[in-house]
Amino acid sequence: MLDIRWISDNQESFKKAMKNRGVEVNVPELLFLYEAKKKAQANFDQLRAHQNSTSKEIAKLQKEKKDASVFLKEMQEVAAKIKDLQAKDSNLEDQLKQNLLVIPNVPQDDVPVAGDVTGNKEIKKWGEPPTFNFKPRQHWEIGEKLGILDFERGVKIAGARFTLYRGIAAKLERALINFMLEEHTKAGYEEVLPPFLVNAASLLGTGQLPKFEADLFKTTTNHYLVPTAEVPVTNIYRDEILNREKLPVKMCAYTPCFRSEAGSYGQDVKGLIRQHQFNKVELVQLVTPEKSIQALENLTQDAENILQKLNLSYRVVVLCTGDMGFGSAKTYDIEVWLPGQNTYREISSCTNFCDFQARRLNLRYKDAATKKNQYVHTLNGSGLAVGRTLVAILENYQKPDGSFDIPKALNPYL
RNA sequence: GGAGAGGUGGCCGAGUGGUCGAAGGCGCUUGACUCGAAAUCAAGUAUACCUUUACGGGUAUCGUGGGUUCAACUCCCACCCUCUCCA
Repeated sequence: MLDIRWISDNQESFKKAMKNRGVEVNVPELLFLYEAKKKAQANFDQLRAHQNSTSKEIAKLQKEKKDASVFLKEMQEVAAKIKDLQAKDSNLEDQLKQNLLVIPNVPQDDVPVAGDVTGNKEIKKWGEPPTFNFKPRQHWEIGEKLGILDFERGVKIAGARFTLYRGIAAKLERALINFMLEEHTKAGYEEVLPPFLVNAASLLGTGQLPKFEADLFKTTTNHYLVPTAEVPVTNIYRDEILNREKLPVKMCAYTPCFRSEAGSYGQDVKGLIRQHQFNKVELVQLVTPEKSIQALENLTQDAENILQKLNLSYRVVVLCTGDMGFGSAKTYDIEVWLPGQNTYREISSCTNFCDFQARRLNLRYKDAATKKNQYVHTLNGSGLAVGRTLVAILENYQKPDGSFDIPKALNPYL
């Protein structure tokens, strides 16, 4: 959520940011709401002040056994009026908040301005894509042939976009999770294991709600299945004020992720790339504002480290204004090379949200110097999407006979 | 699922209709004392919004949302959460 005062004071920057994102915002209406809200609150405050002081007067008179009926009568009317004013004020406040909650974050200045994916910029390449003296297969061919990815029975059990892992695939998935968590713990992240169901407040805090409810699975108890560990982990300190010494907070978590994938019909229908349920290890950082730019570089590096240890080649792209996520101020996607598909595919998305989520989360820290409470900056990134890592291993480490090698780094975990 | 108890400031804990943003204690900050520290003494110590050049002023916040009342931490209703006992 953006600060309405910032919007009001920086209207041109705001309009430009929204235009760059390709988002329509009715700025005059927004500002009108803000002014109306301020005015309504001022009216309410003023009358309430009158009521408070007169009420004290009444108390005093009654204590002295004096007649207060004139005041009482007036106050009855005032009370009714106050009720109206209060309703009007809170109504406007609600409206304003509803509006603000669906406005995306302002991109950082160094984010390339463009309308769609084609505007994303590659900024780094690591490793050499492996060469094969045969036509490399897609991961599902490998997995099916070896009997370790059972797509048909996954569909039977649960439906489309669910897959049954068997044998070495199941073990490999588990080993990858452990490997990733160990690496991140070594890098200074605290390992946490959060609930896999969350409430609406948590999803509002990280920005999935109210705008993207259609992407989520909801239970009959009004819980939601986590679409990413970002949600429960970033919400750990919601509504809290952290000591500055506590920052930066660095946490990593494994969770399964559940996504309805509404609107993705026809995309990646084969294989593990796009599933309703997949495993992911997530990195989350809470930092002071002046540190967040550097923190994004570090966090991305921590995610890259996993690919490097697995010797999987990849590239890093910075997402342009038209392709970045709702709450993002800047996002790096890490894309791993998939020989079977002969292309790079996203395996991690690392984002600096600045104070966008923190404002929704009401997550602040006490600045020792100024003694003021300030919003922290939040960041997160996949480290990594486990299913897609398995895909990358199958495709990059495949052999002519249809089998595949296991990366050395995983030996201690198998 | 049933019965009961409870949710108050950074923490503990008083407060059952008015002067309570909230006693008292702890913690923390500053000052005094001290060579220094401890102890002691004194003062200060929530957040947000509006307003003011500033000093300051106003409003809201005692789990959440409603209701009663001139006035609610206090009374009523619903919900959430915690604890105890039962199934």
